[in-house]
Amino acid sequence: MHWGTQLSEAARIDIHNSDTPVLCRSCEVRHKGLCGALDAGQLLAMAKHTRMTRHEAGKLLAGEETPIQSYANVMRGVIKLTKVLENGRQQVVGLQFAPDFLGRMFGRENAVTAEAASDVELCEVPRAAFERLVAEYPQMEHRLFGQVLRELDEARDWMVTLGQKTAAEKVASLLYLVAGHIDPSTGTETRDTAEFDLPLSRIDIAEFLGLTIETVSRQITKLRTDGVISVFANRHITVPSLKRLKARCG
Amino acid sequence: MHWGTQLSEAARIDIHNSDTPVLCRSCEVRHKGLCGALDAGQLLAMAKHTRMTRHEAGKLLAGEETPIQSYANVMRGVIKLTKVLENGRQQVVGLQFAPDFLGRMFGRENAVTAEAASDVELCEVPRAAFERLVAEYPQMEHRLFGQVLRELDEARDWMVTLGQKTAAEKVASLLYLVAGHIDPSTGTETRDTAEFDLPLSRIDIAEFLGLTIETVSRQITKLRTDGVISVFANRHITVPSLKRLKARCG
DNA sequence: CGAAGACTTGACTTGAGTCAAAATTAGTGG
DNA sequence: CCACTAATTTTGACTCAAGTCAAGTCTTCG
Repeated sequence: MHWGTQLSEAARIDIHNSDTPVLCRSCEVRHKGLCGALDAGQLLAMAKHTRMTRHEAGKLLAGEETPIQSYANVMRGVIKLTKVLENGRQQVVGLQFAPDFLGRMFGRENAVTAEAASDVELCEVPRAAFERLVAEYPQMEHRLFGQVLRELDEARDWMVTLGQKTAAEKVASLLYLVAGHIDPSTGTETRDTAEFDLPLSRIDIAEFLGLTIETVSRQITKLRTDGVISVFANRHITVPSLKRLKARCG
Repeated sequence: MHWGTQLSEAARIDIHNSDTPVLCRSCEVRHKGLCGALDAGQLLAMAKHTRMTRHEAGKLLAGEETPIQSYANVMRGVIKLTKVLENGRQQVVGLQFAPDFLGRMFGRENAVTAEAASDVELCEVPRAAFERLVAEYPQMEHRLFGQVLRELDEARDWMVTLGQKTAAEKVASLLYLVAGHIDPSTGTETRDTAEFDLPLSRIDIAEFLGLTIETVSRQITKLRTDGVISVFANRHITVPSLKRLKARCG
């Protein structure tokens, strides 16, 4: 599906001001995230409103108490999206890695809480400004649509994991997921080894997998004693063979 | 840019416009589904390519073997979206009721299998024609975006159910979900009672909830003996108090 | 009616949860 | 840099919810 080729006003401005915004020039995710859909003019319009922010692990970014004030591109780190049940039980319903886009369009009541799982760096855009930009540039909505479709696929994949897999398979699946998104060498196809710091505590993992921390710990120990992974200082993981890890995913 | 559930300006005008395609004039879901976003001209362009089809329960509508040839509006009945794990374990990842729209835009490899859970009636549009229409009318993409966003919310709600709830709560949650979508009197807020035929077999329910059919059966029996529901001929369910059923959802 | 399939029920097993330490790791101030 | 504390993670013993296996019933439909 293509998007029209007609010259927008922004594109015309772009002819006179072909410079990529300074802020964006050094942006590592510029070509992969939402911004990859924009031409220089649109990028400029967007960059007028963006600001880089840093948040440390555990910082609440959006919740029922803190309605979304802005949208953001994840530049570095991992964001954890959670939902809570009345009695306090909590479920992680999504993880967002760079260069994912953070923020529910057309704000619904339907609340997910967004929290920094690790230290994160965001490229934030105020809500109103962003919605104006989306209304103006159909490519942006198209790109957002694409990301939401991807999130839906991921949510459904995770439903299979939650519904059908054993504790051992769940833990392996999570490690495989994280390995695929965190490892500097992008793509699990290219390399068969991985090494990374888990951005999630055992509690986070348990809440993502619908398990208890004790069960998660036991399964990690099992993967370790079986030689599928090595663990240093609880958080640092080495995977000698991603293929072997994948085989544990059920 | 907001979206409401209320009729769009275009749709309201359309009611008085005799150009509304004949096929659509009697359509019960026209104002609620995707078509509600279209004006008479767009509806006409769309109607040129649509055809109503009927499928009986169990019919495979799209799968890995049968790539999607068309998109469709669900007019009547329930569609079941499933994913399979290599070893045959299966998970229902979504249910679609009228007037949901069926079909994954921008076809991905990522396969979900769509199957008629009950006898269904669809308003189908060939893939190519539909994609041309979407490219031409941004409102359609916008509306589709809205539906996918809703599906994402539902998927995440279901992740909470799969990950955190007990078998008893899961079964109650499913019955509550179906009651809300099937009952002719739309909306669970208006009435407190419900009566409907379950469009899902015990196997379907088990696969949706990540349980076995035996466990599902035991929990239904429990709800029955506790007076929360009545069951006739396995499939016909009466709920004297939706409030009481909801209280069982955890 | 009779057979096939769908659903329920019962007895038993097991995977994951619970409760309770112990061990490791991270954080703090001297 | 090191002790000391607090937090996180691991380990162990025991329990229980849900799964498994095996009959039974009910329902549907030819």
